[in-house]
Amino acid sequence: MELDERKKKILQAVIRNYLETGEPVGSRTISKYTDLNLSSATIRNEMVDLEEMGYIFQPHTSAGRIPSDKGYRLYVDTMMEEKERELVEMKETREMLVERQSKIETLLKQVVRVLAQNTQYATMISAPRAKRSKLKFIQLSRVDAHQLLAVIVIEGNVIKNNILPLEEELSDETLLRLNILLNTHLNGLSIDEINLAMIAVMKQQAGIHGVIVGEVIDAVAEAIRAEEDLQIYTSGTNNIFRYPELADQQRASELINTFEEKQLLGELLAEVPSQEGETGIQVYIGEETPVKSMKDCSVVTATYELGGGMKGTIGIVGPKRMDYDKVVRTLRTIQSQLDELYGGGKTHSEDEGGTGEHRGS
Amino acid sequence: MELDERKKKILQAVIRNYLETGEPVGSRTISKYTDLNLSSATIRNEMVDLEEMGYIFQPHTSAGRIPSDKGYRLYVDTMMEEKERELVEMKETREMLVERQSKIETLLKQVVRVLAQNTQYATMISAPRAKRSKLKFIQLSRVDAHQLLAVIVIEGNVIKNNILPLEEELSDETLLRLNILLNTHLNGLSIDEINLAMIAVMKQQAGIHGVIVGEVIDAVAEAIRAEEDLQIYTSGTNNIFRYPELADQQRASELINTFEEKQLLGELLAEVPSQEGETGIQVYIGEETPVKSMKDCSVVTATYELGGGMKGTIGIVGPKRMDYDKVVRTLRTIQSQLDELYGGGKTHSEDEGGTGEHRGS
DNA sequence: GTTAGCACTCTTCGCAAACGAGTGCTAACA
DNA sequence: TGTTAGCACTCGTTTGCGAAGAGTGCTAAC
Repeated sequence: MELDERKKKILQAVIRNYLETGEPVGSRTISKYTDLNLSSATIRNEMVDLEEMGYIFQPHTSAGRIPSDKGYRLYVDTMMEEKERELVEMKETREMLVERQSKIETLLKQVVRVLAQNTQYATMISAPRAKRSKLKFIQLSRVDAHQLLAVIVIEGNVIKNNILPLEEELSDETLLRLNILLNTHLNGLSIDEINLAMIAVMKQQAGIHGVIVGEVIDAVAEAIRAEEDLQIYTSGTNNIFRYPELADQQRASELINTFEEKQLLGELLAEVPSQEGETGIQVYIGEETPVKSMKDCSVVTATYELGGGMKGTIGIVGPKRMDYDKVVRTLRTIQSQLDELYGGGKTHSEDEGGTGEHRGS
Repeated sequence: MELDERKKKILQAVIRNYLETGEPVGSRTISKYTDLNLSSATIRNEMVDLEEMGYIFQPHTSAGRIPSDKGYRLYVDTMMEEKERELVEMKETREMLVERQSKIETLLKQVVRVLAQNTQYATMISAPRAKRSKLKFIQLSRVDAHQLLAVIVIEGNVIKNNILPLEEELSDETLLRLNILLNTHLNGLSIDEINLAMIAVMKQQAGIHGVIVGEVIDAVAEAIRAEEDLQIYTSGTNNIFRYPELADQQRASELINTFEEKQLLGELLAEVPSQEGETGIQVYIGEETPVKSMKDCSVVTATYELGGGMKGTIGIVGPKRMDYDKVVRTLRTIQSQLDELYGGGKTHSEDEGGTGEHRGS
């Protein structure tokens, strides 16, 4: 069977209507909603076809029709675009109030919060990171007689600290020598470029302080590794209660758990979708999402860039009948705002630096 | 009217029973549950008294009784202790599997997770901090020609980083001189001990590099301030769905919001209860809690110490009919385990150092 | 190909009856 | 005087059932 123009129009009408109401939509409604001037009976016949083709289904006999995942998919891929084009002028009316923040963490938190408020869906964002983290700079210094502080700066101005216990005495000159040694050998390298041979050479050159060199290198490896796993912020989790189809205890509990155990979101935010139509926006409908607890949801993700090759991903989670248009438009706006504020080749380091933090344990 | 021994026993029986079942408890149940050998009629009479005194109430006529906040309070204050003493031997059977962690953050996350799994309630923990954060050590170093890295170590080995833009040229000697200048003036000071006069003196001594000094001091102030607001981790939020009295949409949504916007939990975790019976364990029942969204919950908090005067607070949130005994015992266990692992006067700095982290923005 | 008409299916809603748990009260008892 | 048995009463919950309503599928006519 073929999906002719009329069927498309009817399908579109069904979906639009369902997006608005959340109720199964019947043939009579469509008969009036569209400009096709067809009776409900005709619509019914077409709907039988659409159901056979798998675009819509009935929750039970003698109920209206609901779009299936396949239906939503078609809508998102081909029908939504049209509507979006019509509405392109609306874009500028929106201001997101993303102000420039000195701390990236604050910025990310603000972004997810604004998005959640704006869309009324649950939102998440992964902190930006470079594809390949490289070491930029190492600085050893003595905190006091028994403690050595190792500061490790990674490309993108990510800073990690490590306090190492100090067994031996260390003169100022030795410290300086070690600093030079480490920086000349390691700067510009990524984690898998640091090999054992190199470490051996460095240890040898360090002489009796080889132990310290070893510890510092461990710290560097650890720091780069830590940088490579995602840091994720969420907001508006409780928005899921706005949508009855997600709000029942079972589902809600699972979803909330997923949002709390943020690693579970990693699958969704980690895979940088390879330049999907160059906007980096991707829509997962129902079962399509890699996170099982979201099989009754739809997820829209977008990559963003903060300049200097630092990329992260934003995600919006809502019911399958989410307002895809609005979500996509909102994400585009955010993307461009972030680009305006932080992008444009300018490296971040020219602005106020980041504030690393941690406690010794 | 007086609360005689028999009334107490009945009240206790009502509460115990309600804690288990979550259902209003009737006179017949009590008549068999207790060893008082009284008929249900007698119990009924007593219950009328208890209701008049405000310890219990009926959700509607001809339903069983439910403990009121006042009832729970009495139970927690006087009756629970007895039960606890009987069960003191159980204590050792529990192992919490809190392993020593190098990163404090990992430890805290593990603690809340273990607690949530163990108790089946929602849990939260505030990162430990000293009462008065003092500056321990400053280190300026050049990352490259245009960037200066300021590392700020605060007492308790909390480390903050800041990358500052560098307009002027800085020779190695100047850098050394600035380091010495900053450290001699600022080390050991808390935020309100750094006054304008001192800053003026330092700027003057720095000469043309006064701007940098100013910026570094701002960074120090900012770092200490940041350290002074609470960092909070949560776990098991979705446990609230286990308890029907909390699981309705309205309440659940508010609670989840509170757990997501962690600042809202600050009130609960910030106020270090002044040595309440030296265990630092505090119970808030219903309306007693300072967080309004938890007015239908009970909250138990406990302070913990990681040595070196670093203190934080753990909180457990559940329904009013939570198993207070178990929660209190669990918290004690955690307290002692943390003390064993990290406490005992040993400063943290002797162990593996913390790994600060942040991205330049 | 389109439409009107109609029987049929299912869900939802309201309502009343039956049920059950538990109470308050009274009267009798030790 | 405190305790208990008995009973009428209250009130929430469950169950069953019929009516209403929405919507479909199918057939026959246009």
